[in-house]
Amino acid sequence: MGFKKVSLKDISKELGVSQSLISFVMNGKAKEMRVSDAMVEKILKKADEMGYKANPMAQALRTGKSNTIGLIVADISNSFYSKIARSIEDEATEHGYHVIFGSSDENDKRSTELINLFYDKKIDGLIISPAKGDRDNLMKLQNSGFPIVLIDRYFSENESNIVVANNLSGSYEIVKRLIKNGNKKIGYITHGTDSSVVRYRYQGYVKALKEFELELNHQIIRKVSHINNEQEIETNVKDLIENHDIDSIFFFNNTMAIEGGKIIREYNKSSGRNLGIGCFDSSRYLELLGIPYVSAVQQVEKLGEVSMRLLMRQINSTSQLNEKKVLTARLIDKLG
Amino acid sequence: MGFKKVSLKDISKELGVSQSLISFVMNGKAKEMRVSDAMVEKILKKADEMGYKANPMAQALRTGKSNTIGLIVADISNSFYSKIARSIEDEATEHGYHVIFGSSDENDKRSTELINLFYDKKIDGLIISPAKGDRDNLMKLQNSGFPIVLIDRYFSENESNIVVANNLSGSYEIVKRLIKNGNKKIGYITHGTDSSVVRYRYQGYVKALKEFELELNHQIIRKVSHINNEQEIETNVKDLIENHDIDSIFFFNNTMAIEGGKIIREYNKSSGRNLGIGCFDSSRYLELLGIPYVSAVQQVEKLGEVSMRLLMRQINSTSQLNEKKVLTARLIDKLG
DNA sequence: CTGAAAGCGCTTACAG
DNA sequence: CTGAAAGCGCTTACAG
Repeated sequence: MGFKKVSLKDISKELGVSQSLISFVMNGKAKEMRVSDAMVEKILKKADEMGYKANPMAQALRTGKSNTIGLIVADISNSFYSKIARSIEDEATEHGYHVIFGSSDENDKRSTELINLFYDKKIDGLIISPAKGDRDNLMKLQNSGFPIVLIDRYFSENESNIVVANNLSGSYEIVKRLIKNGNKKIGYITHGTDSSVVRYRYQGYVKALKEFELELNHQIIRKVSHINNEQEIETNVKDLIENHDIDSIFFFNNTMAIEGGKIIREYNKSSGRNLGIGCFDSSRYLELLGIPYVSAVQQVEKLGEVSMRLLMRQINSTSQLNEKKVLTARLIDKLG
Repeated sequence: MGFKKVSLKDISKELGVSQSLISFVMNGKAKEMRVSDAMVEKILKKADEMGYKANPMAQALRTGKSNTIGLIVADISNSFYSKIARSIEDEATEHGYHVIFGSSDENDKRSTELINLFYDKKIDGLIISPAKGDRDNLMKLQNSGFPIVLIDRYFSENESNIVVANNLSGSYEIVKRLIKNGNKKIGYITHGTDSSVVRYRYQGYVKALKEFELELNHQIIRKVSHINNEQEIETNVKDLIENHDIDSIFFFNNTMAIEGGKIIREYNKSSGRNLGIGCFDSSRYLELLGIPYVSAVQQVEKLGEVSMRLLMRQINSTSQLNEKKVLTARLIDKLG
């Protein structure tokens, strides 16, 4: 650890050569600048001896590159996002980048604030799972040439650099399995807020019903809050079972499925029936419920990896890329 | 968003006053420097008009403060750590700080690397859940005056600035409940690696047994890896049940408890018995198992909050603090 | 009350 | 091949 803070100037004095020379050598530009091998040797040795470490703040100020990227998600403590964070971290490390993170809680104001804060802090790029109100801000930034990658969701087909799951076909596959398994009246419990994810998963549900000529019944489609929704889910699931005679439920995601699944487990026990469920994403705890289920598991690690790689390409590109990567969710069928 | 990058010099030119004056005003030192109210007014107005944002890289270079702290944990995708990360983030935001994070995977080499990387990047302080080999490195850094807070575990009573759970008394309470509930042969499944956490939880187990004059039987204490340990846990739990006639098991943590609990649930079903378990930490999924349990839940959010506050105090202090904060885990008794 | 100047530690044209 | 110098955008003694 260099507590002494050796600078280029220190080495320069020690060696009696100019700072520029040392800088070139330390940055691997010796060849390019045709520095003599002997000099390179001498400089590297001395630098190592003195424990020289370039000051990143000075480099950043001079070059305008901080080697730091920002990650903004709804909530880093949510395991979906923390897994993404981990894979982004791993990929960032590969490229010599660091990651600062922020949680927006899906709150427009906070999200905007974070974007601006991170931007002003001179991050080299941003990976973000945007809140609804971020659209204009993000597009303005992108148009100004700032590297951004949207993950998990986006606003319309107009945005650039998107990495998402196959929400439509994934949920289509889930519902199709439920149907093939003999279910004819499949409820849907989804989020009340609008987003590309919400929209596409709904479309997948509709598509499957249509294909098998089942009725699209809005009475058995329920919208709940995206946070602290345990009570809502319980109420809705009970209502669907007791008053609407559904034979299966498709849940928007795994946490909702686990919450609703608890109710269904109790119902199955007391009724002797064996209702199953479907949901997007899975969890090792879903199987703890012991009820039949089918889920489409996102490749979360890949989502992080792919988005970080795309961001790196955007950072190193002079032109605005326009990529959309759709990652296929893997189907797990435990309907039995 | 200021895409144009206005600098102090720009405002200075525009207004015909010196940069220093503007700097003072922007940093709220107007009063201290006795700048005239009219001037303050004029400068603030112009700065706002031009969309001035101080360049953090320049500030950092000049002042040596980056307003960024580092967070190093075993794995940010582990929900225990991601919850801590979130509460640290929230507290950091309060103080105008950003957080960069890194996952060490409990790997000494990686952890050292991360510490050095973050240190060299000029973070203002570090919150770390250390790996075994970090001891010397961390103490050296602390002695050199670098602000560090250890969370979750530490090495000996010699380290400074520690925030941990009451591991000993927490696990003592858990085992005591198990005993009071009528259990006399309580197995223990713990981690194979040594750390303060492992040590203290074991001591709590021993203390409770002693107090109630139960035998400390090393045959029913099992050590497993701290990662990918599903198979080991399964094997050990089965062995404890089948060959050692235990009537309860105390698990080192919640994830291990859930894994082992699955086996116990099956056993309970087939045997008609109703074995219960104990464990440190809980999870909303533990109850999904439907077996009796008692757990001591750490105040994870508080852990992050307290550690960040302590770090802030250390950053703003000229002398080395030496605080140890022990957070009490809350007991949840579902033994029935 | 206000201005001119140094300096944080780099990188990179510009000269030679 | 190598050196001297400018400049990134700040903050902060130092003068007046």
